[in-house]
Amino acid sequence: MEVIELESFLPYQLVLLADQVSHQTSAIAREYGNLNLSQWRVMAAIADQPGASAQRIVAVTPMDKGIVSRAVKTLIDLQLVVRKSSESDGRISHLFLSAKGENLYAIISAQVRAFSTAMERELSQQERKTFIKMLRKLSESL
Amino acid sequence: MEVIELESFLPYQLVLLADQVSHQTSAIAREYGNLNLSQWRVMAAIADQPGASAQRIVAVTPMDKGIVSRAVKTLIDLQLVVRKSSESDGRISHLFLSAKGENLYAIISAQVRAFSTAMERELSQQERKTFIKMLRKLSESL
DNA sequence: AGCAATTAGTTGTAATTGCAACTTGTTTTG
DNA sequence: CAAAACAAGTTGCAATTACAACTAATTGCT
Repeated sequence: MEVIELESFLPYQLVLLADQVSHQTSAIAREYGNLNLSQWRVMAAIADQPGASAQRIVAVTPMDKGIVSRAVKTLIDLQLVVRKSSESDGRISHLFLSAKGENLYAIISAQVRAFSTAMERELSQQERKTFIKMLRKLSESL
Repeated sequence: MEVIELESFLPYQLVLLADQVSHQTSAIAREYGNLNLSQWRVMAAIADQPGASAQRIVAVTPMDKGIVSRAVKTLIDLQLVVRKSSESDGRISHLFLSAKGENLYAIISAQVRAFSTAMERELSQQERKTFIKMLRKLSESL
């Protein structure tokens, strides 16, 4: 029988590394903001694209709309995020970080960035670019 | 404020791609074997390392021992896996695929391999090697 | 304009996960 | 050798996720 060798199987190694990244990120979000990973991801997406709708977040993120909906609700309750109804489309709200949200974002994102930097230290600048490019290529083919 | 640009943030893109891979794999395992992803991962690990203990699977896999324990139990109930007690260490069992398990493994792994091949088609042979090497480098630094 | 199809977002709920406590067996060590 | 420390595996339970059903708003079509 043809057995898949996990040690050299690209999708598997990819998932292993990503799992570690998620765990680390989750631990940071929990420690510094008492947020779960979904909540942190929503904050990160809003910071990256202020005014984004929930749907927009779903589109750029590995979360479905149920998860995003609940995460947004919690973040609003925590006063980390504010929601502004769209004037042109009654279904949509635009999401923004509050001042409090920006403060927390700054703290957590600094930790995440530090972690990322430490991880990427093994790669040269050129390799980093190549790696990202490959990730994109692989993503496209799905 | 220094905002993380997700589009070019390596850990984020990595997690996005890995999430897609996991979803696809999960769908295959569900469709062809009615297995969840953990159960499939355990089967894949046993196929790769026949006779492995649960602890060994935990070590090479992104699952904790509780998840592995339950997945093994289910796989044994389904008669896809057999457990043989270690003679030298009463805490350990060695895990093997049954004939039935090997049959199912062949079916699912063929689909997984096809998926992997399709995804990796975007990369040259050289790039694939480079990519795996980079994954390893990044993993090590954690 | 009016009705069907689509889209955004919410909510219910079953499945799954993550964590820690626990049991049993093994190793260490004083 | 006995007790403590450690390791493998199981189990309980709360948190989280996945998926689908649902509501409300918008768009497209005739």
